[in-house]
Amino acid sequence: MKYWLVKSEPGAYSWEDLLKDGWTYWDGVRNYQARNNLREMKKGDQVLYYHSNKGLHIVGVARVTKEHYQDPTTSDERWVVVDIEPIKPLNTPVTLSDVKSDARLKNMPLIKHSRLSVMPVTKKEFDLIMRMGK
DNA sequence: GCCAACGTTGGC
DNA sequence: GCCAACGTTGGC
Repeated sequence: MKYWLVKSEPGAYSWEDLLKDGWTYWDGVRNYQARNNLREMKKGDQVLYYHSNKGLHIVGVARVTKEHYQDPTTSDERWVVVDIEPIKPLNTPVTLSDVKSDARLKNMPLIKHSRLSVMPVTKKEFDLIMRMGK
């Protein structure tokens, strides 16, 4: 199983929106690197859910329920989506400054490559964030 | 609201 | 194929 992190502006689509909907397709990715990461996602992979712009924290964990397929919001064949559903919220959201101030998380693209919206997370990073969010 | 970082576009 | 101009993202 692999681990990922996706970013969403809560004003556009928040963790609460995902809880309310029960699932969603992750659309709107228009960046090749992020798209390639979507293509790598397998059913059952776990996904950290990060609020950008407002919040600046990881608020919950989701799961991939359907692997990549054509983005239904465009006819452009270059872009894909995956389906995700919420698993559970973090009791304590892990903030960007928490991530920045922990040396074990300093290689996360969240910090090093701040504009990437879909990124891989190592098991170590994932486990640590889960512990921090307990 | 500003601006740095970065990706994309288009002229040459 | 280079690079300047431009648009977008996202933290501050």
